[in-house]
Amino acid sequence: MSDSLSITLDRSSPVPLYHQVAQQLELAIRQGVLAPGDKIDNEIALANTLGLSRPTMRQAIQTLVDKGMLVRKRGVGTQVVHGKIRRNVELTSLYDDLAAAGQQQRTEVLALRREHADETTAAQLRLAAGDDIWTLHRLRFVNDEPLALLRNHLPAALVDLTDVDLASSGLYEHLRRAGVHLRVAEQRIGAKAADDQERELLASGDVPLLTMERTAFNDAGSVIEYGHHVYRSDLYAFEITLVDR
Amino acid sequence: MSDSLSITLDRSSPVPLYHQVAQQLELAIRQGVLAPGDKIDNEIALANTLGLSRPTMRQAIQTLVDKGMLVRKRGVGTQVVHGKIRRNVELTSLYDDLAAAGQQQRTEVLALRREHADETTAAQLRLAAGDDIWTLHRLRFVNDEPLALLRNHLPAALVDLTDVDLASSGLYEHLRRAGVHLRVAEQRIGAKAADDQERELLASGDVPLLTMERTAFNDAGSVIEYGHHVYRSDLYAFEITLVDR
DNA sequence: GTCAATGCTTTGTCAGGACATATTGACGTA
DNA sequence: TACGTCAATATGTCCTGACAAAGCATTGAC
Repeated sequence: MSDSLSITLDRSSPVPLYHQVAQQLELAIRQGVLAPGDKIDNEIALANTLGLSRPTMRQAIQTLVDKGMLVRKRGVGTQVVHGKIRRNVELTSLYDDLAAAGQQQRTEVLALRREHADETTAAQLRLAAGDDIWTLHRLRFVNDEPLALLRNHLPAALVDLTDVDLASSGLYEHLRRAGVHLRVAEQRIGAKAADDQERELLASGDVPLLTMERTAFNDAGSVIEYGHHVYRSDLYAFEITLVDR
Repeated sequence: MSDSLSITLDRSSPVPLYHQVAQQLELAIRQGVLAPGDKIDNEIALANTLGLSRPTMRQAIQTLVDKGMLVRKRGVGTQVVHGKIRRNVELTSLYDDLAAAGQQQRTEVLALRREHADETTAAQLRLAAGDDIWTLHRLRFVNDEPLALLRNHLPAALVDLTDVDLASSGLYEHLRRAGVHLRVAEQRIGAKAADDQERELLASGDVPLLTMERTAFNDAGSVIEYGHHVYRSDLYAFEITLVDR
């Protein structure tokens, strides 16, 4: 179970060495070069092989341990435990999920307007009532079936959504490109019966709806986005891999 | 925004120094001694104050950064961003959730038997059909209202549930006490309408049910537990704090 | 008065070393 | 054969030291 691992380092790259190692290790695991159960060489040997110091090698391994892909045991060694780790729910984005699954999909923008926040919305965004916000309603289809109704509010001060084509790319992707970096999100997942509007839009009949409320924060602790989404439960579920540390 | 922090270290304790620091820092934040927005001293100053090296101090801070409570900015400093972080979904356990909320609750064990796994269950537990397993059905009440139906399967080889009082303590708590350590769990959260049995047990009428399927793994990558739970959506929702790294 | 250059502060990355401790297996003894 | 001891192995913790890079504020030139 030793390594036919070929890890290459680029010391002139701005990408930290430990990150280069972690990425290539993760790739090897995901591609099955290293399978669950395989032991990797000990830290010191790996560090020597790659011409790195032990702390740097440890930092690389630690990244994958945190992701739940590797397990270290003192006196024993480090082992692969899970090959496929579903994205750590890195702030679940439906669009990404669907794209990854390769399903045919499209999004219809029902409403995109800049307006003054009412009291409820302002509170959700930690703003004052009357502050400028974006209100965004979208309807998402998979294989031409309506799947989800996505309602979002964002502080207008943070990002400009004018002329943004939200039909062809996800909201989170746009935020990333605009330099808005998410750090923490509080999510609440529940279920409920559809109301009249939802039933009409989602054509869900008597299918229960899965609901997701999310408040997302940036580095500074400001609210970036508040979302209230509903999904047809016969077509969608949240899948999460949790790691206990 | 400087520190009236009083962190005490015990170098004779088996608890690592970085962990002692992290725990006391986290407590200070949770208790509001350090409020969101406050800046903490720089790493070097803190290390000197506590008589630690900078890497040790960094390691302590890093754990709180990973939890989403602190944010570091190069050239600027380290700041508190979130005071209350909902348990990182450390493998959500309903019992803990309810206990924390201080609600009056009780659990009824509907079935607890040791049996041979049928093919479906064996596959879920990554066992062979016919292997010994535990089957556990529980009904949970809050304020005397039925809230959730919990169905679990566990490999009999891993833990003995004979004479375990699952009415008065959570399953996960018992597993921890038995030395079974959880590392990774795959969860799937969805919604559905109640079937006849569920409607009868949960008296849910037409309330949609929130469903949670979970497969939990230990350090070795073996399946510890498979659970299929349903919750009354009018009484329960999953709350999760996600951290993007 | 505006803007660019510069320097200081703080975190980020990396190296190398030392000792502690858990685990395993081999060895020797009862 | 069974059990305890001990050594080898690998990770865990902690230290010192150094330089890089990003942010911010101040300074200086135009």
